[in-house]
Amino acid sequence: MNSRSQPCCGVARFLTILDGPWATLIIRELLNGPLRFTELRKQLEGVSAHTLTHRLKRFEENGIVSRTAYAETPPRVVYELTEKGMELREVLNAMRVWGDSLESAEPEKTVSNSIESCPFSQK
Amino acid sequence: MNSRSQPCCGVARFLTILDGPWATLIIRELLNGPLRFTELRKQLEGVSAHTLTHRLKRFEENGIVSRTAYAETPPRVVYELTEKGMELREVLNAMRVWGDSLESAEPEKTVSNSIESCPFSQK
DNA sequence: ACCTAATAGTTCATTTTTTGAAGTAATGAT
DNA sequence: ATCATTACTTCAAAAAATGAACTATTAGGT
Repeated sequence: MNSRSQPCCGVARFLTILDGPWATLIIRELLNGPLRFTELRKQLEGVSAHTLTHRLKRFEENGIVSRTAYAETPPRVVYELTEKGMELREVLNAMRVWGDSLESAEPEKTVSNSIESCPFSQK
Repeated sequence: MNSRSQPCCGVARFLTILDGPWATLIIRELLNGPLRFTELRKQLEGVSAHTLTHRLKRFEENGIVSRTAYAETPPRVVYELTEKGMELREVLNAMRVWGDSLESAEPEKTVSNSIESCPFSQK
């Protein structure tokens, strides 16, 4: 997309870090608490290991996710949002509010308002 | 990514519509008012016509942008956010707040807090 | 001792996207 | 008649994502 240096616009900065498929959904999952690599894969049906690895690496480099590896066999690696990462909750909440508001317009079917409707706690 | 049907999670819905490079930045530009195709291209340095066309088509299909073509020569086509599209301002604001908050951590240089720092008005 | 299972990746070939450059139709101005 | 302008479309090349297979390590079962 743009160039190498950090963009000056906050929106663009956000987009630089949370770019690409699955990025934001990974954050959504981690907002519910730390997860292992495999747990993330299971919850995000369809992510390839490759993409997941890349996203997590970028998140780590940007200080929004921490990675803790336990020297066990089989290995155990736990990913967790940092404070900076936790602050993304507000952004995801805004997305959720907007996304949920679309339902009313679609006549097809009112989406179930089950507890599962959005898989991260609002506060 | 996932399947064809609308995702039940608001976050995922948002991401389905605002997916891919430039998508959110296009909205950012349109939050300042209607723009022609060429004006968008000029302001988003680096978008290809191809990508811009595709994004705008998707936005139109999802009712967040309206397209008005004037039968002139050379043609004039104006893109404008619908009410639904305007409501994205809150999401972009949340992104901007988060993105701007990153500066403090980076010791390199305090980013100029010029009027241009984020190219859409906050309210 | 041997075999199996499990985790967190990596590697690689295939498919999908994005890019960048070039082309197109229409017509008012020069 | 030629040129310029706009909003695209088309096409080849580059970049990214996917899906499947593979790897190192070692605890546990037989």
